[in-house]
Amino acid sequence: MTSKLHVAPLRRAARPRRRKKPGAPGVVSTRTPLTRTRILAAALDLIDRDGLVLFGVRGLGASLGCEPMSIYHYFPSKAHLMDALIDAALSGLLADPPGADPIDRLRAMSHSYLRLARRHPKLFPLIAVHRLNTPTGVQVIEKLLACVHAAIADDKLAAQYFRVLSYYVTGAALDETVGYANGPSAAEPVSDAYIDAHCPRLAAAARFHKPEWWGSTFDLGLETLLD
Amino acid sequence: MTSKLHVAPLRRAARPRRRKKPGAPGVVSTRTPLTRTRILAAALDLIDRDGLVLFGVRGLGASLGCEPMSIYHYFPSKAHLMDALIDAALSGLLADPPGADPIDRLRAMSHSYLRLARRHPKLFPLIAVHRLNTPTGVQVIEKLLACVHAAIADDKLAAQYFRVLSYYVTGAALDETVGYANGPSAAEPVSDAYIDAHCPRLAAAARFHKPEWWGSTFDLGLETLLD
DNA sequence: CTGGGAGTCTTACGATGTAAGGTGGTTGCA
DNA sequence: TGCAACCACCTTACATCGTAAGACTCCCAG
Repeated sequence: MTSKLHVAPLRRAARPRRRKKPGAPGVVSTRTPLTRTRILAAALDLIDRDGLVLFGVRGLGASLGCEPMSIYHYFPSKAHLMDALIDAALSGLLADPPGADPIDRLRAMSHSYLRLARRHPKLFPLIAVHRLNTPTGVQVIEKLLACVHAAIADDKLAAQYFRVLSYYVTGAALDETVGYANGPSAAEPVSDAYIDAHCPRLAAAARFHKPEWWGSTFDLGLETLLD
Repeated sequence: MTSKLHVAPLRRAARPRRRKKPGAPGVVSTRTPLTRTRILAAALDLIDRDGLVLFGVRGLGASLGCEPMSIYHYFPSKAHLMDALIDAALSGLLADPPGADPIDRLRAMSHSYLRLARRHPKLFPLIAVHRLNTPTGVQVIEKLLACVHAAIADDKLAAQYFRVLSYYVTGAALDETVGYANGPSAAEPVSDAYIDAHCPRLAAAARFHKPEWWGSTFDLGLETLLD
């Protein structure tokens, strides 16, 4: 389409070679070797700290002490890296929930999902949008589904109530994470003054929408759904 | 930080001037003037067709028959444009729901929110992540809250049940939109073969997770929450 | 000694959002 | 009528992004 018109190769004048001295006997290589897990850990740290929008392969490389392209030896693309990141974050959900009563187990799993969201609020919107479409994710779903089935024998109703529960839990987790630890998501958020002036109901309800109420609100809906 | 080393200005050889002839008397300008609403309509079309990731100011300019930068005369940034887009999409929710019973009205509003998501599946994930943090958005919330309050006199319970309901509805809408009209969201989605082999419960439930069941599943949870 | 692969780095490309300023047509005021 | 101010739109350029292509440096097996 648009032809490239670069004429001169724009070569840097005299690139400085700062390679590690090959000899240096007795000195153990100070360079920690790159691995998938090390990359993932650094990526999660970076996202927890700076958020998704500032996260990129260049920053990740810098935090790992390597060049950006080295990451591509372990992940074919940034999207694959993100998949693996989500998968790693979800792996904490595989621990067997306590208790024998299926309802108790469902409650425990719902809470641990919410805890995951709270632990990684900057990452969670990505998890919510990707759904649980990773190897670990489907295992989590399988586990949840088994619990629901233990509570409701019917195949159809179990499948449907599983969905209902997961709608609720992801909705709640998303609502808690976006705009809270993330800061306002809109470029120009609605001001409190506007709300006070035009939305009496919302202004009155505002105090019950503060973080200290989130837990009891979540439980209120959860218990309603768990019958 | 990183200094720019471009030496030659890389100027294009001889830019072709294809300006509209200034004289051309009697000919009404064929150029449709740019407006905020025209830009928003074109943007929504583009996103509905091609999705969020392919959407950019260059493509939008092309579809409007103008240069990309002209858009910035009407919106200070792409993020502001997106805010306005979400706001416009939400404006359909302001229509007064039918019926007098507050529960009926809540049901109707929940359904119209879900319909909005289904009408713009590619845009919806953005709406979910931005929450309703736009002028129209808070009006919608105010309306919903008023309905809940009409059903539950108590301030605290109304605020909490409002949240519970909105958790559920956004969760459901998000689940329907991501990975459906959007295609799989992961770079390497889990294969059906893997699920068949390792997730018996999920494989058994799969037929109830098809689109034709979504409506009844949504209603099942909605009725549970509406008491 | 000599391949050959594994791991890392270099360079460069096309894409994006947008800052900065130019331009041409219209309008208000002298 | 003249002219300045303004509006709408365009041009150019730049920083930043993900990543393709390939070069370099090891280490180890033959």
